[in-house]
Amino acid sequence: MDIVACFKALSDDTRYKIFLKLKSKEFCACDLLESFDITQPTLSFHMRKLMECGLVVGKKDGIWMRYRINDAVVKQVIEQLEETLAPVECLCEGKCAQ
Amino acid sequence: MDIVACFKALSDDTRYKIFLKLKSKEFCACDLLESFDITQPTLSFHMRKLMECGLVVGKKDGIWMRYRINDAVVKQVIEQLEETLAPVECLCEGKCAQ
DNA sequence: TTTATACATTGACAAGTATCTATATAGGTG
DNA sequence: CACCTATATAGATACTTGTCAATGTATAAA
Repeated sequence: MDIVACFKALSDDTRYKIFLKLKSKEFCACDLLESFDITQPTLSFHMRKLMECGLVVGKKDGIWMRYRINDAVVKQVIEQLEETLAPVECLCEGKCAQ
Repeated sequence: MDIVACFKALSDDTRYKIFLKLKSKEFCACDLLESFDITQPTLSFHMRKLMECGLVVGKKDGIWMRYRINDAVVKQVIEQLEETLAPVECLCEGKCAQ
């Protein structure tokens, strides 16, 4: 997983909005195209960026492409971000493994 | 918090490495400069990007600038990413509020 | 097989970005 | 004060990116 590629994919307004729209739902390209004020080639360009880094997966279904968020990759990004946080002080008073 | 600006800040290799180096430790610009093969103005440019979005804060200390990760903003980014995940099926067998 | 629809690719171009050198600023020291 | 050190800013430039119009490809329908 190339985390910088993931950040790059999410670092464009339009692309992040597309990503948000895919939140817990599948959409085909034509659905997405209606939601955003861009041309079809531009949408295609954005979907490629989102897929190349793995954050979104596309499944061909007849003439349609069904896109959805790839939870596994999102989770990996989250985990790596969590590692940058300062260690949380343990409040268990010595009962835990920490 | 402008999450797209955060992603943009982390979407450059050098900048993400700087961010990782700041993980749970404070560094001044001159320390960072020694760790990366870039000129001082370039470092200054990157630190500005990291600060503008809030992911990193810089505190002036005499002639030095001490940089550290801003956990609060990282947490906000993590939270927003978590919201894009499909809802997790509850395993508590009806005992919880879900 | 022709036609229509959904999507991808290409080529062009304006705008944005990362990098450098040169220079400015600001804080400490003698 | 003059000088040194750490950092920021300005200007220039090569590279990358987002966008579009035009075109190609693949699937379904008539």
